[in-house]
Amino acid sequence: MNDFIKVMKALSDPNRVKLLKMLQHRVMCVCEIQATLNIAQPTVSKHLKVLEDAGLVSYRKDGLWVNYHLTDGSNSPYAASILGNLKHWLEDDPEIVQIVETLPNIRREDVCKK
Amino acid sequence: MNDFIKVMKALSDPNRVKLLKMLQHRVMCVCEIQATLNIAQPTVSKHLKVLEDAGLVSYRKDGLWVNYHLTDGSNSPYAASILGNLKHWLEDDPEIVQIVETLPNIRREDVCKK
DNA sequence: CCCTTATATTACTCGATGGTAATATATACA
DNA sequence: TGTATATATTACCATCGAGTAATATAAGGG
Repeated sequence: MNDFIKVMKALSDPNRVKLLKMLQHRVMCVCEIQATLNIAQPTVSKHLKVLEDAGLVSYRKDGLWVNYHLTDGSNSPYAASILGNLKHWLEDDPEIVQIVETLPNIRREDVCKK
Repeated sequence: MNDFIKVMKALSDPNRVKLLKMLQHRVMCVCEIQATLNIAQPTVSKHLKVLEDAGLVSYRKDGLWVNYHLTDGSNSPYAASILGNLKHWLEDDPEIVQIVETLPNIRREDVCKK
């Protein structure tokens, strides 16, 4: 039950859903996500932790950068099912469409470096 | 996006998930649900409203009683998908198993009438 | 070693949410 | 019309969760 609730709670926030839809297209580091969602960096880190605890995302360190990606869902059947459905869901949502359009312009060389 | 979030939020509470699993087995009135979940009657009504807003349950009035049932999900593709998955999910969860076992003993003639 | 940069953690605020008791509404029946 | 019962609504409290600024940690380059 707890694993199920974790996944549903993770999907109950619009910014986290947007984040998952973004990661469908490519691996992203924290500051790229921050630039896309227009929220503070600690907020992004917290969202990523929630998604990771739910088994929806994972990461790989690369020097200073931490690259986040979707999991294959092998840790949780709920996560696996939702990630599969999410590929089709919300594809026509205006906010998602707009975010996906801006994704090619978000590059870490530009948006990072404070 | 908003419809999606509503469904996920509705599924983020253990009592609401239990309620859906109960309704998989049969139609129930409010006081039967209250007796099964051991929470106050207004709390049950609030949970039912959240589930109804998400397109997951509906009801039919029958005299004093209001009988709640699962929808066919035709209002929301997210609700439809989740209700389909929920039939298989959590079937072995200890809390769910215990609730399902007690369901035959919960009859409105016994548990209602204050 | 120091400096810089990317990310995580901490401490905090504010609005949302689950819970309740009290009350209102709706319906059946005498 | 008056009473009883099932449910919904309201008002309120306590906790949770999303947001932030400030600070700590990690890692690369001089």
